[in-house]
Amino acid sequence: MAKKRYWLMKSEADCYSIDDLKHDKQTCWDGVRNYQARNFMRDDMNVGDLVLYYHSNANPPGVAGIAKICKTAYPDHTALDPDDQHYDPKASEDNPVWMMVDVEFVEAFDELVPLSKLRETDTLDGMLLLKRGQRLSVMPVEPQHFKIVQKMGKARRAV
DNA sequence: GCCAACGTTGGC
DNA sequence: GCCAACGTTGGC
Repeated sequence: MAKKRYWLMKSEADCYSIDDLKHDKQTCWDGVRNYQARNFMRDDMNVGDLVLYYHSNANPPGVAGIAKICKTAYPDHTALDPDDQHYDPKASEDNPVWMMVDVEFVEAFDELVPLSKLRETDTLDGMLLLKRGQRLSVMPVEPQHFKIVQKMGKARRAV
């Protein structure tokens, strides 16, 4: 039994939001084209791991809800499709290069927990997301940080 | 729309 | 293997 891990995954809100995931119930997380992000998905993600669902390029940006990994990494076929936005000529059937996981909907916060709020929260000091200049779209989250953000989402829900 | 930060590419 | 140029991310 693998140890349970916690993650944060970014999605552009107007591209695929938590509400889209809620509607679809689950989705394949395709289009990741960063090696570090891919390695997290490929090497460290397990079924049942929980995910902070982050809306990037949103107004305001922030954590919109919770998702769960429901399938471990497998080749991202969109890299093989020349017509796809995420096509990568380096990828082939033999060497897919890029991987994706499947995630399923868990909950949508009634109100987004904005990035600005996370920055104001002392107990989240050191959270990878808050590091200046970081651009990773998939990153690990400390269990205690995950719980704090989850609680912030629930607190807002209660109001 | 701007721009800082970062990753990748490619010439040498 | 260095590093400048370029493209992308993502907050503001």
